[in-house]
Amino acid sequence: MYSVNMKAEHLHRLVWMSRPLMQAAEACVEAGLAGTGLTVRMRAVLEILHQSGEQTVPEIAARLEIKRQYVQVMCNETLASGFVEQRPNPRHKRSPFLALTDQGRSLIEQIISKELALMAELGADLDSQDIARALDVVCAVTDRLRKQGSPEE
Amino acid sequence: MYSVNMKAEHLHRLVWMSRPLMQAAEACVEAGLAGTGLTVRMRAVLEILHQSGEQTVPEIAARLEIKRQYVQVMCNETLASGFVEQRPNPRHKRSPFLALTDQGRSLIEQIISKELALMAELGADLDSQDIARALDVVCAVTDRLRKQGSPEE
DNA sequence: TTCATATTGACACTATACATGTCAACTTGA
DNA sequence: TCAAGTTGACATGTATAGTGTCAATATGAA
Repeated sequence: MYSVNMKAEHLHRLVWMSRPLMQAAEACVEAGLAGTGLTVRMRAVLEILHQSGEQTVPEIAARLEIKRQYVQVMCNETLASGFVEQRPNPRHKRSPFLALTDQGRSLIEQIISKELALMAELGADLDSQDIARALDVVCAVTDRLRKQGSPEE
Repeated sequence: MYSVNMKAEHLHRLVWMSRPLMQAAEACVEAGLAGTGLTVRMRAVLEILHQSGEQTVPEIAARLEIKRQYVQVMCNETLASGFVEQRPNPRHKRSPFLALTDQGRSLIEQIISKELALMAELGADLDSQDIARALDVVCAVTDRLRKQGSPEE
């Protein structure tokens, strides 16, 4: 019963670390973006297109779990940057695919590898297993909190 | 060289989970606050006063790492709720201490214990050690990202 | 004791990151 | 072919926080 309380307390603190972690991470990402002409949200679009290939705006919105209308704005900005271009979508003529240009692909790859290098540096003295399990724990907790927050059955 | 990349990748994903985790957590906290008349930010004020005792607004701002002017607004709201009251501050006459009222103390204790119960439930099948280490990893990474983001030397 | 400097509370304004609502144009599928 | 759905565009709303400024006051060093 002692360790049960400790466990819940640790979990509670872990959950509440999400905000400071996010803020620190965003500040770093932003710093890393300096000079590229990208904003954090444009980076998010590039990353999704890099991970999952060409997609329509509504598909990107679904993946990011934010509203279509806002993603539309993000994507329009990104299109204007020249790192992304439209391609015909045979399944829907009004909703073209967005795809990375060569420039965009090279940029996002460079950004991500820079970020990974930073991660390698920051995590140098951390245990690989611990990190892998931390990821599992965080994913599990996030999932369950989501179900808790909006029970859809 | 293989595991080094895996490690960085896991860390990268862990860091990027911070936003979904935070959003899920906030939704849950908000749901748990329903009926209390508290908002998430009022809860934050109560929690700090509960953890660290009576403090002035600028002290709370320093602890939350958000701007004094915004914390002032949060605290004014919280004061209006009756869960917090002003007490004379011998060190500074214009800046009274804020302290929990009995009602406020009982409310925040009730809220936190409810949250801890939820954590215990969500973490039931997670390993205690893993959670403790996940917390350590997240704290370490947050610290280092902060130093990275704003190198002050 | 006095006075320059700092702190505090209050208020106004701005910015960001979304949500919401609406609409017309178009597409799809029955 | 036509009703129903999808998409892009735009306008507006809201929550969270940052910034700037000011007057009142407090503090601490001379």
